[in-house]
Amino acid sequence: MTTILIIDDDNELTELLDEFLSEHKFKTKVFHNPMEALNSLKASVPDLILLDIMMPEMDGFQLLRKIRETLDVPVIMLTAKGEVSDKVVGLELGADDYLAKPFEPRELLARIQSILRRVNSKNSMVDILNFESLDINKIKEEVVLDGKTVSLSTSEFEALLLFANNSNKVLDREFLVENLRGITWQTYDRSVDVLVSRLRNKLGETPARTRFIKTIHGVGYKFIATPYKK
Amino acid sequence: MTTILIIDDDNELTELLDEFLSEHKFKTKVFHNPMEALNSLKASVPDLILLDIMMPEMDGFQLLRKIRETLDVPVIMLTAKGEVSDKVVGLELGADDYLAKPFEPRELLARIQSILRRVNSKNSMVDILNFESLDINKIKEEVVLDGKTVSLSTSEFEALLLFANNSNKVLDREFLVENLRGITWQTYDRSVDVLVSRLRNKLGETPARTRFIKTIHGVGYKFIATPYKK
DNA sequence: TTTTATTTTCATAAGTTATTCACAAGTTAT
DNA sequence: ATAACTTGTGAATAACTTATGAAAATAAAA
Repeated sequence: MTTILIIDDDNELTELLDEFLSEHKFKTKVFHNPMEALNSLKASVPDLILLDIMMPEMDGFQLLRKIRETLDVPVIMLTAKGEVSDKVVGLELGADDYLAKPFEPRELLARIQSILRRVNSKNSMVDILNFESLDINKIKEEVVLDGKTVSLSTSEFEALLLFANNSNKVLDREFLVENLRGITWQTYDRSVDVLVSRLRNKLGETPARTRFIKTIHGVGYKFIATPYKK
Repeated sequence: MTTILIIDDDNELTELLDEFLSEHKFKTKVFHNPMEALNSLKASVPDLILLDIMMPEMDGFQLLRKIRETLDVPVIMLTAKGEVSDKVVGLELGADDYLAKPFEPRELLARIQSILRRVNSKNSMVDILNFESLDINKIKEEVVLDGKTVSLSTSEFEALLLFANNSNKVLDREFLVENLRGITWQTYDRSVDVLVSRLRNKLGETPARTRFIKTIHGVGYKFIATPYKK
């Protein structure tokens, strides 16, 4: 079971978070005190940390720095509204994401899942995904198609990775938006379409002649590729 | 047919919602009064509830709590802008989603569908239906007939799924129309016939030689297939 | 058999959804 | 500071899906 550590001095909020996350099949551990939280990390490491920025004793940044000295756990920073500069600082210090209070539960959930997915795929034993004529090297962030290196942008690479890790499954637009952008979409969003279009282009395919990414009309896309064996 | 319960005291809004959702093939039930809504739940349970937070008599949170005491229906909370300001509102009681007014109808639709998808996939343990020479894979949205992949449109796929889930039962036109289109039956409606025709065609059968979908003259259709066991 | 009712199919139009393009805004590198 | 690169947006276009009405085919009834 996935464990989430919540560090926030706001009792009311932690209670809600606890309840909400438990409902969504996470195991939670709550600390209102930074030092205690830090200590608990020595005993056991959670899968993810929700960390408030504003706390007595030690602020979230300091705590994050301390955590990062020894551990590489994904951290989502929580902060009161308005302070955009916090975001920059937080991300610089190695927070994996950032969420302004008040936030929508749906959004929190989406980001948690998105991060966990990323981490899991990163940590999976396999560094290189091989398909028929396509090699994806996660470490080198390199993609080789038919023997030739393809240069992808970061988001294109992430999209391809997401597809490759979910090959032969239909991924709907909502899933894609949430996992690639970590946000809930507002209006009808074409950014995913464009991303796919560009990715397809670089992989040398057209919607008509599609080798890897198939359109599922009305739903989303599906990555089709037969794993390659040497 | 998917039923959505709307609980909101704002007459104008419920009217719009009613109209919009009906257009999109949902059956709606509107209540302006929390108590009445609560009572109606004893008689029949909808597939999803749209619940306003601000209402006279009993606010949405209380109502949600009451609902959750006995039922596990997905709930989307509606709220006027600003009501939430410093609270992490939806977290409070396990609403499945949360939408701030004013919202785009399109977004509401997306979220409704997203939730329903989630619930449905949870409820149907089986992801793959196997028949003699026909495999239906819900995750891959793929149909394989005699070893060859058949490409179906979304509604064709849904129709096939409906048939497969009700195999060897006679499904009359009214049932089909309601479940596939969610519209009320019109005598001169041939859309189901056309849909079946196309589906048959893609499954490689003719009315004369039917392998799966048999016509029951004067009534409807029947899907005949023996579940396959490995 | 003839008549009537019902189903099937087709072409087409209308409606949706997907793709691409050019451009602008934002980033990063030089 | 400038250039090169990314990425989101809106608009135009393309592709796909689906409803409709009419005609053809089939089944049932007389």
